[in-house]
Amino acid sequence: MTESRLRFPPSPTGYLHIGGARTALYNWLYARKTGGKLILRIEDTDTERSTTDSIEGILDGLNWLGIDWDEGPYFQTDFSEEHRNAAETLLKTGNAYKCFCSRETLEQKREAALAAKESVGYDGTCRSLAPETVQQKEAAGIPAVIRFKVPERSGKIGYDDKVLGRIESSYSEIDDFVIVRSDGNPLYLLCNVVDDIRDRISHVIRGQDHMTNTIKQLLLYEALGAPVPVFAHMPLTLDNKKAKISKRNHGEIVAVQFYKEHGFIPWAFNNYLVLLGWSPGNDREFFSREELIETFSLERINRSSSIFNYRKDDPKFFTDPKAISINEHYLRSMPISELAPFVKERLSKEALWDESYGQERRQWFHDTLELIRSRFHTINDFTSLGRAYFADDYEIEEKPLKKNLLKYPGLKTWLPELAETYKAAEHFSLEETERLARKCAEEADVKPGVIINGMRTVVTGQLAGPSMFDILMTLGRDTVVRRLKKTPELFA
RNA sequence: GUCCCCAUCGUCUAGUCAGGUCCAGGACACCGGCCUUUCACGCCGGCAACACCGGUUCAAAUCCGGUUGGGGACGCCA
Repeated sequence: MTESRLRFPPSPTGYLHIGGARTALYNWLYARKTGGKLILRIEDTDTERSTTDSIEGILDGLNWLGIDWDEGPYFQTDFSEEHRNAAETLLKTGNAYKCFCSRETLEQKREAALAAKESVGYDGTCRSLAPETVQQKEAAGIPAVIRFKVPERSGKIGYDDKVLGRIESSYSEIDDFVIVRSDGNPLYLLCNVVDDIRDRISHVIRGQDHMTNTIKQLLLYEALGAPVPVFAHMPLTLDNKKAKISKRNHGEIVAVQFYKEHGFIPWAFNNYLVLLGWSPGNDREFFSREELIETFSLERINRSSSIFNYRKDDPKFFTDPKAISINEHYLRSMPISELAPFVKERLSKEALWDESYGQERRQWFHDTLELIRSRFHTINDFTSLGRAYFADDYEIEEKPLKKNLLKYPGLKTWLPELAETYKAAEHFSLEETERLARKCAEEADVKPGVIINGMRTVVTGQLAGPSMFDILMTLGRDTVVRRLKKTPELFA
């Protein structure tokens, strides 16, 4: 058996969005599972809309996700000659013809058909033009496109889809489609097939929105005398209003880049993405890279479309809650040594990284991450909610300030006093700091919670967090004393 | 309008091909409880679905037909 060859062919007309990422992921998984190759091919034949920024964005997105490829990136425009030759061949073999209908005429006919609620396909005006007529029109300089001549056959053409099963369509339903523009540039339907033939693609995994293209391309494979690859059409991802997700309508929320910037762990995002339209057949939801490659299969891809369940302007979830929960799962269960690099990157970006965290304070760094990670949602939370563990410029949040500090004016003096006590204490241990804090509460004649929560507010700026005395140990005596002494400033 | 695909909790889904073990299981979200000086984590519990109508069958979420609903395609975009 020959090796499987897959491809991911994005068009560089925008950033990589979750639909594209999921397609790339499925192709990648199948290639890796079967020991095959994944080819990255940039389909840039739409020169009007293609941009180099998009290419970079797509590559960057794939790299971030960890989706690697074995060949490419190839650029479709580098093979224009080949595409034109293929069109020429089709013309010669009688599988294609020149069409002189103007855009305006076509547009009018289409609109008229739509208005009359009739079928909107090409009417075949130029399908059987006499050779002389063609010559005359060419001589007159009338621009022409090249259309594929769909064979006049009865019956149906079809293929066995790995996801959907047998898919068929009547020949009579297929319009003569354009394969070369009037400016001589070949179009997607043709280029895509020519490239897939050249790249010896064995499996085409793409969205269900390509189903009608597949039928047309089947004809192209036949006319070009090439073997047809295996097709697998995956379900589309819709928004919660059941509209196809698109860059244009949904903006950055559907961009892979958005998740990178918002502190997702790349693998967690892949794990979320793969579950949108595929399941292993049991209750399992978390997979390591190797486990997913092992478990993944085309046959278990769902037939029905799934919904990317984000609510715009949801105060609680900035994207699909399921995606966040999967990220949280990885955040709190992955080995600290694997989490650390992600946090390091984020801290570095905010100029909070200290080289010692990777050297003599490495253990401290890891212990701290262990202490605080259970209540975080993303990597970004380490520099926002968790800022007080790495810097002094953390923000004192409004809510705890009012509720746990300003409400008890006595704290203005109690906390600095406790700071002195801590400074003078023989041991700055878990037990001792707690004992002294409780003693402080006793002397002030308040509940220990008042002292503890007040301290939490001053020392971390947060309403909630890990056990107070664990925090104290993590921060260290000097920092704690310094911060507690500044308590009066917060009453100003 | 034509063609194609799809249809289980709010969402992601298991179960459908080989009908009975499914008055439908898991996860997220939500609600309640336990734990806890706080908040999370964790644990326990709860809410919540087979779109509808017929047919086949001793038996249908599962097979068949229809209806409805949703989506996609119909471009000199990819």
